[in-house]
Amino acid sequence: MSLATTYSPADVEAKWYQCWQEQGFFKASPNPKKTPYTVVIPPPNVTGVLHMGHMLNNTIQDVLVRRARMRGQEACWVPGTDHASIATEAKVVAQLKEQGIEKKDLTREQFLAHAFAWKDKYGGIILEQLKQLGASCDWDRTRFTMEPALTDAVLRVFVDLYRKGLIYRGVRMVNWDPLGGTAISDEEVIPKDVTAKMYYLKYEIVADSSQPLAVSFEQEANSQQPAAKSYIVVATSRPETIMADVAVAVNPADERFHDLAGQRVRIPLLGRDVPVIQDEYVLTDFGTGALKVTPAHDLNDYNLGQKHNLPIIDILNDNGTLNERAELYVGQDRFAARRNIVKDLDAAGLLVKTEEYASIVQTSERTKAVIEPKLSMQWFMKMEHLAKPALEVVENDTIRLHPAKFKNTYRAWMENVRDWCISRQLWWGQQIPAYYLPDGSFVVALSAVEALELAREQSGNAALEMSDLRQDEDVLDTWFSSWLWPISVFDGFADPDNADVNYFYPTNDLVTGPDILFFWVARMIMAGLEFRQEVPFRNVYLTGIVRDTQGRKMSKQLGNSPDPLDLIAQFGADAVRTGMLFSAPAGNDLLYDEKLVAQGRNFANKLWNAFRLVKGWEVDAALPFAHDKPVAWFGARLAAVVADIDDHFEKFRISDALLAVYKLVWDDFCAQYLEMVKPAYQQPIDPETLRHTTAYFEALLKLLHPFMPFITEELWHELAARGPRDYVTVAHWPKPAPPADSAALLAGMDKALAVVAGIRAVRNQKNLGPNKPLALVIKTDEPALFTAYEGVLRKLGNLEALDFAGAGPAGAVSFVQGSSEFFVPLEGPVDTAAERARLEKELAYAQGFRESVQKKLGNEKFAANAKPDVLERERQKLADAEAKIVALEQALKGM
RNA sequence: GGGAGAUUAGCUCAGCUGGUUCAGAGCAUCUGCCUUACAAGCAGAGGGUCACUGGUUCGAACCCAGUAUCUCCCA
Repeated sequence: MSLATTYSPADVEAKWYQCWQEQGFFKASPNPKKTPYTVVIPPPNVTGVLHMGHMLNNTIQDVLVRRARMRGQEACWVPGTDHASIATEAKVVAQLKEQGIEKKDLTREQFLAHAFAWKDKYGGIILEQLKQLGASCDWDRTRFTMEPALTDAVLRVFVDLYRKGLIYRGVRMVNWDPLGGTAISDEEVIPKDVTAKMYYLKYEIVADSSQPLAVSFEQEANSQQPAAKSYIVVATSRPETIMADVAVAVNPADERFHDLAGQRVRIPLLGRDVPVIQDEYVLTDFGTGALKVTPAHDLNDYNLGQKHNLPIIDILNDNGTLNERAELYVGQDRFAARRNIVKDLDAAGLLVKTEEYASIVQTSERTKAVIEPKLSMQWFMKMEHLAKPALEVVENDTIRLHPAKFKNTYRAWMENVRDWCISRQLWWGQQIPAYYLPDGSFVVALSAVEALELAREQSGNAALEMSDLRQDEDVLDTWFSSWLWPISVFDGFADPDNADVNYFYPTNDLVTGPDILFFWVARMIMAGLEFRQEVPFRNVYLTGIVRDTQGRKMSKQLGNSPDPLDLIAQFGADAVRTGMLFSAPAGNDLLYDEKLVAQGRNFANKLWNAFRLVKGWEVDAALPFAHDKPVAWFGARLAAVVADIDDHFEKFRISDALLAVYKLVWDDFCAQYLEMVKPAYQQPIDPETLRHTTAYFEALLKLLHPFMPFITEELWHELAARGPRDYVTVAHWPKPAPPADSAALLAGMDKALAVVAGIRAVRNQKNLGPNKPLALVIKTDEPALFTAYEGVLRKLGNLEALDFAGAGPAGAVSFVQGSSEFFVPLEGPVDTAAERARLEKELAYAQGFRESVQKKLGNEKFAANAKPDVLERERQKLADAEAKIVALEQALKGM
């Protein structure tokens, strides 16, 4: 035989992927004779490259899609990318900078030209990488969130929601990303634990001639000092914002500050003074109990300021530097300004002390910059109206989350949902279709032409010209595109009644990470209900995060993430796919270990070698069917395991489904079945056995195909001559009917295999190699149990003789299975004492077991309360134990 | 600070409504084998007071309460 002993994936993968595409197997179109099965890909960033998270996520999708296809559904997996406005814009800006071009020197059109050029160059990479993984997407349907049709959908939705009163413009405290130069939504903010410094600053009390002060404001640090104080100590973590202070607040219940009400204090280093206000919001046990109020730069302070009618002083520029309103440190970055002001405060004797404390800073998910709370005019979307039905469909299981624990997380967010800030101060994205009139009012319209019409109407000024209108500078959040994805990829906005969207929507399953449950999943549900009155999908499979063996996230900085394409090159895509899935229950983080991929490769190799064995058999047409029992048994096993696998899939237990096929192939098929039927060296096989074996092999290839598409396709074609469209990719998922006597077959073979294991244990104990034929003598009341499997026993046990007798022969090692005794006669002396000790130990164990069962059965309350089937099982246990005890006792007696 | 979830073999996890073999799998470990499909393999073996403390029950890994530790979400 010329086939290599190891499987070589590199030789076959590209070939089959090309064949599948040429055959058009991945293409889907509405087909009334089939049920649709639709998955939309979570669109990766257009400029992204494949990482381990994508590998896991897309492997799972492909497994689901391939199985659905084999089950006769019209399987449609829609690929695509999103424009990732902030990340992509940042990349393009950085790239331009390298070329010496500053964004601010470009017009919007020029910048977009650069950005699209970048997208055209790098945009397709990740999708090409998915092909190497084997992803069976319908590539003709590839979409991009910023392509014209999807942009049109976004604008339509914006206009529609605006007209419904769900989108509004307003000044709010937003999360400002100074590096990205844009507002970001709450969900894009990542809190990080840090050790921060708390600075204790002296605010001088402005002398009020009528009321001399007599209270100690700083008891601890200066307790030995005279009571009269001229300053108050305020603790802050952001000393650079004191220039934006508009008040100092204390709790009215705090007796330390009673006399301060109505006083004014002077901001350190600045000449300006501010009032002391009282509010229950202030914590008495945090810092000094006195809080500086900076409405422009802190959300809580903003609310406090609104309540007390305080002014707002914004001292920061959009890029995080201080502006002229700060008066000091103008032009310096906020962190530089902090360092400098601390120095200056200290020099001026205004810094009492600094303390370290555990704090949290908010950072940008995209740029990692520390977020600056900032007041600005933004566009918002009202969420309450949309959230209610979206929560309902998850609560009532119209949409199921897998694992279900995420229902709690989902509920918590939906019940406390806040309005969505949808505007971004960027260029890469859909420009907001709002047009400002010269008088500052605005109109919202799909096109400039329509906007002009509206503007003339609204203003009553028919002379308005296009040039009088100015479109809003901002673009929409990328998620404002992505939330429409399941509808927009089927052009469901421009043409809501088209055949594709009617057939493929709602989609079936969505596979994504829990980190975007709110960003994306929740909003897609809202969009589906709002725009099609139908949920976008039925199941949401939430994957875990891929981590290294130490539980750390994969990251570029740590360098602990393997390059997926290197892995595929080294082990093969099938191995990588199975490696990812071996240890990936839904919702659990996956501790990635290359050993898992190696296990996948080993499995592929095992399959390959099983194939080599079967392929090498010569047939002798004259031979009678010699292996009815193994053939019938494996048929029963196959039916049982396929039922298990289907059940696992129903419950989205993908790892369990894989493990079930893995064991069926490796243990049942290779280790047992093939060993039972394989002819002796250079002997031919009978045609009937070969026919069954080949059919089983095909069934296994089908079951494996969703997990290992490449090797199964290769072997499918190697195993038999195939017609032009006969591929395992489009073969029918097995639905084997269990044989009528399935239970008896499975139980009978279990017994026989237990005897084989007994014989092998004897071989191991006595150091007898597998090549040495042995004899077996059985003492049993039910010889038929074993004669039916005599062939199996002889083959797997390598027996030269198998006899029944009433007593064991002398000089034999024995073991007990059920109520039967087995003797293996050995040459040479047998260590009787050791044999006796072993049997006695087994006997003591069986007796103890019998006793516990007897006790249970003897308990009146048990007999009264236990269900009949439980009672029956216990009686059976007792009977089995007693039979075993009798057999063991006789074995001992016979020694 | 509030909420959710977890804690089972060295590692990663199953264990469905409490009751079949006194807790299972994969990997890892140990022992013996290069037995003509496969050493990326074969045969066999060892390994767990199911986090802890109480409670309910004839019976608890499973139900209840508390404790500890960890993870996630929200502030």
